[in-house]
Amino acid sequence: MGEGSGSGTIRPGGRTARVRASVLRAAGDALAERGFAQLDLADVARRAGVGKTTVYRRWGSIAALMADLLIELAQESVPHTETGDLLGDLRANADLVRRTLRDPRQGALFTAVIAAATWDEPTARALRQFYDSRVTEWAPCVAQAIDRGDVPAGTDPREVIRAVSAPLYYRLLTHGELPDEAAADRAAKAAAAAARAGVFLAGHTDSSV
Amino acid sequence: MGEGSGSGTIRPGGRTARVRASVLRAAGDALAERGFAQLDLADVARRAGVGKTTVYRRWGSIAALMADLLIELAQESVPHTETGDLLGDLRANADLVRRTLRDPRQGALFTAVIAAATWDEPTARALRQFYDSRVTEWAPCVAQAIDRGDVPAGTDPREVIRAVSAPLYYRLLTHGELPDEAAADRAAKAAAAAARAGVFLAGHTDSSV
DNA sequence: ACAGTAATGGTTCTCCAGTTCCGTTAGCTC
DNA sequence: GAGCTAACGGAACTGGAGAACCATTACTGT
Repeated sequence: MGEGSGSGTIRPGGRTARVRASVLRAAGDALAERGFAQLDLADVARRAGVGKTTVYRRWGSIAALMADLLIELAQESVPHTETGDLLGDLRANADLVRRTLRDPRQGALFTAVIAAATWDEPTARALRQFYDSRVTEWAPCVAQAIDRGDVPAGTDPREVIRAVSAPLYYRLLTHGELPDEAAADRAAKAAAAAARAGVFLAGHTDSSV
Repeated sequence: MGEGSGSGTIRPGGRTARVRASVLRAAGDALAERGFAQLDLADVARRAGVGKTTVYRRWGSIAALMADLLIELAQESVPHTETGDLLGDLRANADLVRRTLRDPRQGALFTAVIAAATWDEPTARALRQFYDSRVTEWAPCVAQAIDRGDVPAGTDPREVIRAVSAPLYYRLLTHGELPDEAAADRAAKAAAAAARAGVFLAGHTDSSV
């Protein structure tokens, strides 16, 4: 019988990692400089000093490249302090989102990934995974607010965190407006007010507010 | 000197209107059946029974075609009843958004237009215009709530309406989830709670909630 | 150190989205 | 209802994105 069953050793080290890193950096540069619409894999390969064959083989599409760029970004977890105050924590979260979306490179990346995710399923998965991990990082501060009795028991922490991001992304995507401090502040306050009013109680759809 | 300055008569009637209508219908069909990524102008032209030259000349790009499709949709204003109750009105609004996004044709159109708007400025303008008119249609119900003293004076009605849509679009775009009744209900309640708490007071950024 | 083989890279080729060209059709004006 | 020309349509053309091919490079395990 055949030994080793055909699957050779994987080689993520050395050159492969170097190629991946330089392609991702080049892709980020190209995205920031020329924008999503003008992205072309051959140009990325040229900037990265890498054969375009390699880029086509390993990523295959702009969408996949964007997704990989997002995964790379997701590695660097942004630690956050907890203030012991729901509104303070949500403000910190809103401010993180605001700064992320306003950052030229990251902002362009997020709009590009969201756009690509509307037609490319792997990219959509990467995007979901990114937000799920972000939400998981931030949910504890809502859980603590529940423990303090600041927010009704049974509130879904994840839903509260998502409520903070929603208006900021919505404005960016539908109106092209980068969120400013006031918008971030409103987003945090609105989420806090809704959470305190019991809007995010899990399970049942209550008629009362 | 040249007389008439070169601008001939415009001919929007008859054939031109017919061509536009059939191309838009075909584009909507193609979008619903094959999805945004597989859209191609030649196929749209074939479906419409129209020369592809015509489609390229009059629209020139998928993005422009999507924008035109949205403008067409914006014509049919959806009249809405006013219940005399803020939450009721916001629920009606949330439900309109929910039904729009769940409708196969309209939902696909909106995600396509939002994606295209991230790189195509004319499409972005069409999108902004669409939402501005929708928001303008719905803002009065918030104004009435202010008059009734249901919501603090100085609240920005448009901001409240936008707050209803935000979480529904956010979920769709970042998680690929079509909004259900529960989500629409939460969106309406969250916006109402935040509005009543004075989160959408125009002008100043207040530290208190 | 050395064999074995992932993985890369240059080149060439293919194919089709988008353009150009020009003849034809049919609104608009008088 | 006749002429003018805006707008359409078929066909041929083209440029460049992406695939195919195979030689070359350099990780990995022994």
